[in-house]
Amino acid sequence: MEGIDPDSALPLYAQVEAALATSICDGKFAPGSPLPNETALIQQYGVSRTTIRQTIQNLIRRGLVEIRRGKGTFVLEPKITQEFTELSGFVEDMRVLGHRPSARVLDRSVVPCSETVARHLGLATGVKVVRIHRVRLANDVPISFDETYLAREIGEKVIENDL
Amino acid sequence: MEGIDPDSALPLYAQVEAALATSICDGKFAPGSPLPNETALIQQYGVSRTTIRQTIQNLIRRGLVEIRRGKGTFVLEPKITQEFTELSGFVEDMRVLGHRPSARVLDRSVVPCSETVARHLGLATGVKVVRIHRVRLANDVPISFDETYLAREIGEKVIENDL
DNA sequence: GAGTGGTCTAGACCACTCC
DNA sequence: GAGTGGTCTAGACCACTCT
Repeated sequence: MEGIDPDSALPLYAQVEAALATSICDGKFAPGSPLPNETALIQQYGVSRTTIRQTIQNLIRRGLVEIRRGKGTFVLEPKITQEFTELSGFVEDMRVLGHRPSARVLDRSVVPCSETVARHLGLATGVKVVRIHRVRLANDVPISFDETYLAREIGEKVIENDL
Repeated sequence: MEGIDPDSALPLYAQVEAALATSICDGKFAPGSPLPNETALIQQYGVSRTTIRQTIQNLIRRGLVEIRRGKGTFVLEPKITQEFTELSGFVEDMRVLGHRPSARVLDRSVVPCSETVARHLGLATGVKVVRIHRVRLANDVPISFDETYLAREIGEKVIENDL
């Protein structure tokens, strides 16, 4: 049934999800147009309604489709940001892989920014910025070390909100 | 059954969700402690497993609990503490503030790691790691510059999964 | 009314974690 | 092994939207 393998290590809903996501990204289902309805997907992929519904929920979470009550499930406009937010979503990435994500802040301080940082933040070199050092963990195992520079007014707002 | 009304306009999962959320906020289930398991909740509220599982999924989406595989479902620290430690998600932060988050990857390369990075990732100095440079934006305005170091095998997995 | 998704049940078998 | 959640099925009835 349409490239679905019941013996795959991947759950059925993930296989259908990948198939539909691919079709959407390929443009087989254009933005604004409806996905096939649940009954059609059930038959097309040979899985149960529960499985199809889990697939759809995941596509919604990924921002690829939305449901309109009583009307159907529709493909959303691609967000230019999406491909990158996926990468930046450490939390989501880890959860997808079945890990428990967390993070530890090692340091927060105000420092003059380097030329590189200045260029990318649209500041002058040497302007004070907030620097945060952080370790991200999955199941308490350190995965990444992270240095973040924030423009100062925003960084301070973040720190405030934190308290 | 514990204040659940099958004839309510509210779906059962929403009623159970409200009950559990209340217990969590009241401190009846303290942060770090486990929720009753699915079987117990099924009996306590007199609903099916599907319903309980939908309830839990919603609590997860609300950031109140997390599931640890094979162990159980645990109450998380209240959100404010969480912002910077648990859920350091830029994406979530910005959405809370009503901004449209995105990110731009400037560079991805494999480099020998510094002593600092090595220490935090539990590696030897000089081991090859994946370095990612990224600018994060809110409403297309650059907010932060970001340098991330990933242990190599994981970094490459991330790059693959990126599709 | 016909078509859509929303909610719900009662089962089943599997994978992971801890002992 | 026992206990946890993860996946999946095959049904059922309901609420919404459009015509």
